[in-house]
Amino acid sequence: MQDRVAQRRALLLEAALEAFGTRGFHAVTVREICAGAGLTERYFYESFKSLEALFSALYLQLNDQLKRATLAALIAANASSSAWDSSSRIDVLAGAALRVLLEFIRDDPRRARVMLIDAISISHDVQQISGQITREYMELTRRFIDQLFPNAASRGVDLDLIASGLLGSNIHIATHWVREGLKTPFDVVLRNCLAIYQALGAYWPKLAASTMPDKPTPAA
Amino acid sequence: MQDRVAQRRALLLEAALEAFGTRGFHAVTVREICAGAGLTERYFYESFKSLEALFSALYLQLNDQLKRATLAALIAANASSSAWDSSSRIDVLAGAALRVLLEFIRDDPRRARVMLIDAISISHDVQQISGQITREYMELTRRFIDQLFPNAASRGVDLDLIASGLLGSNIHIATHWVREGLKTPFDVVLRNCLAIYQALGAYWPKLAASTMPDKPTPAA
DNA sequence: TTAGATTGACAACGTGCATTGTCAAACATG
DNA sequence: CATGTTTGACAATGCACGTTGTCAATCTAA
Repeated sequence: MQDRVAQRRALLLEAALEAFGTRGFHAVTVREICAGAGLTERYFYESFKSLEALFSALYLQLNDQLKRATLAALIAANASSSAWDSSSRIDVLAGAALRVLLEFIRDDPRRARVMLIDAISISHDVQQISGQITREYMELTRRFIDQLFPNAASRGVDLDLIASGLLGSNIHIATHWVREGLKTPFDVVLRNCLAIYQALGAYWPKLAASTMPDKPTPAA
Repeated sequence: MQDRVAQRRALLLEAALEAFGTRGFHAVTVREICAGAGLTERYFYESFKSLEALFSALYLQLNDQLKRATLAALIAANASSSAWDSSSRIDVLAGAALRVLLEFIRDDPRRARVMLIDAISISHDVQQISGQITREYMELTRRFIDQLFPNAASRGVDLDLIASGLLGSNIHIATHWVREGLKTPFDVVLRNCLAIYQALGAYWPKLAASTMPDKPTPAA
């Protein structure tokens, strides 16, 4: 029966989240996954070719969940703010997306280990996937700031780099948050993540329109 | 002779930078390190207890180099700008530190793999070290922005979080830069890294003094 | 009930690696 | 020169894991 196969696959994915999300990819073996899932090794190879394949599947699954939730929140937020000024739209849109991300991590911190730490340091295959997904989020961010400030892409401002930086700030803050055991209150984390977007949003017009330092402060 | 031991240790560290920096920690074996160093396995254990110990030593070495260069650049930059306004001091100090970081990566991109990617995903021991070093850089950044804007730590602004975000933006931009083969010009990368600092610097007074959104834009 | 498929526990095999050991050649030093 | 130390190449051991195979127990369907 195919339902049985799918059910076992789901069990394996759950065990994978537990194992990879707590001990990290490289500390996990096939036997451990099977023990955690309450299955024997045979059923591992029934659904996955290797540990890497299992990790990839888990990673893609988590990412799909996050992406769906983010896009849903974004269109909902966008519907309720389409006529406001830029500053408010940053608050609403970036706030909505950041809230989804932080809730996703807070609700199950094992996801952070899988998505934010391990995914970028495993084999070439997984890094390809991770790179592709990162590029998707960068594209989302890039489009986001591009739409808010259409005149931004000038005078040495590189939207990809800014988007990469914003993404990195979110990732690092979230990772650090989890590492510290989520002891910082959720709203404080969200507020400060958002503050970076707000700061760039406020600074953007000045940045794009007027002086950008052409000699980037040679050191010493 | 102890010089001989130290020399072999240096050879091993160099081979480690090549191996870890190009293929990543988990794809590397003791034998490969020894082959790369032109030594036999015996001399590996003469200087290091395990691959992890070698990695830790390499990581600490690289970090020491970067830290020294950064501090030197900072005091040099600080000496030449002690009386200017806040905005210019951001440009000079953050610009100097960022320049050092980006040069360090550009001059040898293998360092990025070791310091920015692998160091956070290996065993617990290495993660302890990595966490400690991250905390040091966060403290540096935190002191940096704290000194520039003493009134900032108010109204829900968490300097640790902002520092973490800035650090994350640098790390992510640098990592992405290396992944893309350093094809983006150095000055463009530097300018845009710096822009995030400048944006926060410009936004800070407003942020700390006046309205910070107390309800963080509930989504949907 | 009975034949065929499915399951579960676990043994078996092969592999790749860390780690230690062997031994002869090269070397330094009295 | 002679002796003890250092070096280099590589074999030997042991372990942990991935992967496949065995076999009896259980379940399913006529």
